[in-house]
Amino acid sequence: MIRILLVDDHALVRRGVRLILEQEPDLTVVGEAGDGAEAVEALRDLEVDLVVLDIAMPRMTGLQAAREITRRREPPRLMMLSMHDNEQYFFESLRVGASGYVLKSVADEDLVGAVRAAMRGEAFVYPGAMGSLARDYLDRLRRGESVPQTVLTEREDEVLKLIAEGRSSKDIARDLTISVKTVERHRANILAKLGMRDRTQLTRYAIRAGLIEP
Amino acid sequence: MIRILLVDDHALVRRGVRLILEQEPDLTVVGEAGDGAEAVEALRDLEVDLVVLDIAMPRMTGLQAAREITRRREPPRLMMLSMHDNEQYFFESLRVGASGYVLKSVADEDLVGAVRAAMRGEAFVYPGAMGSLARDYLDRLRRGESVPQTVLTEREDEVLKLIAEGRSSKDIARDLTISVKTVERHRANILAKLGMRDRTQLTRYAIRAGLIEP
DNA sequence: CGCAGAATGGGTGCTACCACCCATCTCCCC
DNA sequence: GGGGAGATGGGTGGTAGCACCCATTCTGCG
Repeated sequence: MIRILLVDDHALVRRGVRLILEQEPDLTVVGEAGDGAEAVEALRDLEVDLVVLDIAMPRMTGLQAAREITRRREPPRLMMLSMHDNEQYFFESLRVGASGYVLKSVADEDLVGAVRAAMRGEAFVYPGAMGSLARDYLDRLRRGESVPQTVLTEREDEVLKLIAEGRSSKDIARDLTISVKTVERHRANILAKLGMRDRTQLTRYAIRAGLIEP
Repeated sequence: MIRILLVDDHALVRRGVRLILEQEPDLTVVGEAGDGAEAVEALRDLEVDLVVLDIAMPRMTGLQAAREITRRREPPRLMMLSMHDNEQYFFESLRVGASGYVLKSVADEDLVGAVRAAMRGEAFVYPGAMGSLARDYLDRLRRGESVPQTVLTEREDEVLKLIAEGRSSKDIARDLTISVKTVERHRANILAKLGMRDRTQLTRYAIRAGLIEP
């Protein structure tokens, strides 16, 4: 019997996924959570084999929750549920230790298949997604484009978050009690690392990365 | 027997909603569509009492499809399904003649209730949404803030989309074959209408509004 | 007809953003 | 002990973003 914790901010989606999963005799949903924080909370009281985690959620996002969860002693397996066929999310999911990455556009039998594959320990992407995602990945490798393992430093993440929230450099400098110049230095480094040109792109990136909410 | 057409781009969501609805003996889902165009297509061959329409979809959005559908001779009732507790969408939905507006964060019994209410002809919003949406609405009225029936014009939407994508004014001007000054004029108007200060906020807004992907 | 709103475009000026250059200090690791 | 990486800060300069001012044209509507 595979015990599952279901995490999605939309009750309707949660309910639907639950109905789909529970049509299988060997799958049981032992809990639900409406955001990342609730999920982490729920794991303290529940014995869970697999957490099905929506990526885009308010407060603590799925990716943040995933980082939290994998820090536990015997972490359950993680399966990320995503709206988007998006490389950024995909790689980020692998980075945080997810076993699977499934698009919400998959059919229900594929979801069940994905759950079983995740439990067998097969790291995988839903094939439909695999197409464009893996293609991209391989393309970049071939072009020597240095796949974005170039993660930002903690400080840079912090600054990025504030920039993406629309705060000005002066504002951020005051907040972090550093000089405007240093904020600009960080911003320049972030832009360079991510290969971007301005704040709006950083905003979108921060949203994708789960640093801020849209 | 209430015959329902289900329109959502995510098969998983579609499947879940279908399971929820079909637990009721008097509700039957007679068709599914993955986007607005498919929905319009499907309506040509099906007798349908109610269309449950997701708002954010690729190609033709739910709102566009709704406009299309209400142009028919005997249009079915419309119920909009939305991810976001967002005034913009809500008012727009009313404008296109939807009978209901339900957030995906509602519980399943509420969805069923919403379907029944829509069929009884009660124009309504799911109460939970009603709370913050109507509260906002009334608050603004009270403050004399001219409620955002001041939706953006088509041209402004177009410019907003490009700004939010990180394009520069010069770039946008070239694209639309208008002067940089006019782009800046539009930007200023958009910022004023939405009560925002800079491009990063516009980016987040555009993502919330479904104009662009993160 | 006249009026309102939308779209167009011009001018002026401040400031933030962003791209380059430079340096110092600390911490960690070989 | 030396070297690399990260955080800090400074200078200089171009340009885009944004806030004000202004006007013209066209369209739909009472």
